[in-house]
Amino acid sequence: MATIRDVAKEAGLSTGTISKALSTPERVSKKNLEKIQAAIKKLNYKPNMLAQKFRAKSSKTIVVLVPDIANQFFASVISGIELVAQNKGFSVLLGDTRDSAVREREFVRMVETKLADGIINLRPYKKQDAILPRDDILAVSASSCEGTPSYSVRIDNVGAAKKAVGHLISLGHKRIGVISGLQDNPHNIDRLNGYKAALSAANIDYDPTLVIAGDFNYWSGLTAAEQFSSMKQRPTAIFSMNDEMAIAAIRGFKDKGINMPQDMSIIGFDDMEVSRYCIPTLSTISQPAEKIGQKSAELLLQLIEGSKPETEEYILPYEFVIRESIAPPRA
Amino acid sequence: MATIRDVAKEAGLSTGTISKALSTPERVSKKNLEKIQAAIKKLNYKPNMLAQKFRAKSSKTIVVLVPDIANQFFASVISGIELVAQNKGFSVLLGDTRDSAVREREFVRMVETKLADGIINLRPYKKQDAILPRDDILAVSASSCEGTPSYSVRIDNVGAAKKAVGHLISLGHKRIGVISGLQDNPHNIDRLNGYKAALSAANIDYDPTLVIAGDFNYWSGLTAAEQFSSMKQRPTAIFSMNDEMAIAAIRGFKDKGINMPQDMSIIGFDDMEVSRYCIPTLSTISQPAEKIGQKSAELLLQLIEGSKPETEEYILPYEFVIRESIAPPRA
DNA sequence: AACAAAAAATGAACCGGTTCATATTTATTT
DNA sequence: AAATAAATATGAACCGGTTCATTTTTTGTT
Repeated sequence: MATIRDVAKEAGLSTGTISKALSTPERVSKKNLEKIQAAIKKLNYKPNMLAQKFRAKSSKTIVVLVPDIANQFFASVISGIELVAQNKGFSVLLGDTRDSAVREREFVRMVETKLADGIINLRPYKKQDAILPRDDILAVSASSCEGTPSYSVRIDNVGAAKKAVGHLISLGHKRIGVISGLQDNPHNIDRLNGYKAALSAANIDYDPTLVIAGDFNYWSGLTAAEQFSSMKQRPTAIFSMNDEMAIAAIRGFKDKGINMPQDMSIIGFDDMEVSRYCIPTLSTISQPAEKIGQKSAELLLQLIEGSKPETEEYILPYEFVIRESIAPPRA
Repeated sequence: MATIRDVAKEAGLSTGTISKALSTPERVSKKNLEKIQAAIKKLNYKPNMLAQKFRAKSSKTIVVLVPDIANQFFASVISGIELVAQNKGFSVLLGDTRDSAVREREFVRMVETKLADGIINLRPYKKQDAILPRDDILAVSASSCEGTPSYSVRIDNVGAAKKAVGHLISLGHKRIGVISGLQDNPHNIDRLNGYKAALSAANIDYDPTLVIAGDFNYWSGLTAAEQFSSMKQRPTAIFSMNDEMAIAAIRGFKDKGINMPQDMSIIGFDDMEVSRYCIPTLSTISQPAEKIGQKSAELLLQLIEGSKPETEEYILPYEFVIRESIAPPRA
């Protein structure tokens, strides 16, 4: 494999000139530039980026910690991150942590050992087992929750949930069920707080039996729907903490002969692509996933460049999308 | 940031000894080992892996090219790859190519410039725009199709399709519809060949009007179901080239009041998780996704280590999973 | 205690880029 | 044509590890 010294010899010039020709060609004489290009071509020279990065003491790489890559929402966030990173000449290393702290630590190690310059964490922050933030590691938390103690980018989960549930209340619903995510998931907590806030604003008492815990996956939404169906006094509307469970619930209610939206209104969260196609089409909270990714990347790159962003917390606008799945309750 | 020389000075030893203490501690005297560990701790020394990799002239990294990371099947394959790579001390760089040749080329460039040692390509090979294989780049094709001209790991797509369709025929079906993937997708072609083979084995003529082209996404399965429903002589069974479209089709047929499996049998491909939960549960071809990933990684690492695997093509066993979605046609 | 053999430690050289103080060439001015 | 200024080119030193031929220390043997 040809090195820069081989090119220098071939072109009859010094290594310094070759280096400059590659980084700032306008500062090399035309005549020599041609010689250099010819030599590069002849030797099929490709600069060794390991050497470059080593010298520069910067890997120009950021790690994105993802709890689960097979997830539409995360994929969109990542897409936004990559867009910005690419523009600034950074590579993106996807760390599929599969919710394992061990794997997470391994990726953090990459920053410690210079293999990466910083981290974007898509896993919501939990106090108990947080490996980040650490003051020796540049990191940004994307799609985080209230009270995340580091640079973070997110939507107002509490407000979004409150808005969605508030809308159901304004339609006349009084008994509103919740399909929540995993017990200790922080998003869950924020969204549940929003739900409670909407109830109390309307002077409706909070009834914990109307909250059924799921796990953000399809199957749990189906079970939840069955449980709601068999209640003696079943709710007239459901707020599901993600679209996947909401869509499963639609299926579950249909199987029980419950008509939507006449007998049951449903609202999801995330605005997955399918939500536009299911029957009835699903009302939901749309998160600006790609924007969240972009903003996170911008923040992290700013940190890497050494400047201090003005704000620690960036809260992006969400959108409440009303589709066919909601209606006033039957009189 | 402390370097190995700082540690050497602190411990009163030479850099060579420190280096050895880190790689082969059993070859360093106990007394010095303790001194070294103390020094490392005191200085909070972390070896610079960029320097290590540069010296070793190997990044110990493999790139996995994925057309779309938000896809269950790919996620499982990747999971298998990571398992093997981790064991051998390799990192995995996920290249989400989003089906763009430009982005693909960029990742290939990482191998050219030593940022990665090899590539696993999850994108099925097409002659027209293939960037791989290239004889200067170590690469393995995972989940490939017949005739992929490089090291490859896959199932027998033709055989699997033939088996599934053959089973439908053995149940008595004669008019069997197909929901295919994108026109020029190579998996598509293999699976369609299997379909044709099953027909001809039973002396049933191939009727191209029974093949409706989808794009592997939910929406296209729904449309296909509508088209099949409105045929004057509609098929009694459907072979869908992935589960996502099959599940959409189930939904589509239900909306048209067609009962499954009595009036319509459906078989999918991939065995997604949801396929166990939809109603009726979906019969499908189960691919050993994780195993495909493992085998691909083993192959690539073998290539990187410099040895030549015996076989170029590894064909792994699939499984035909029979669930509720199929039955004999009505008499 | 003397010597040989084995084990451990040394430190300069190396990997392939980039940098920068210095030298050389080219262009401009008088 | 000479003097000065500007533009280019040079090449040794450097980044932080690892390697290995050589030296030093320890261990074992007689």
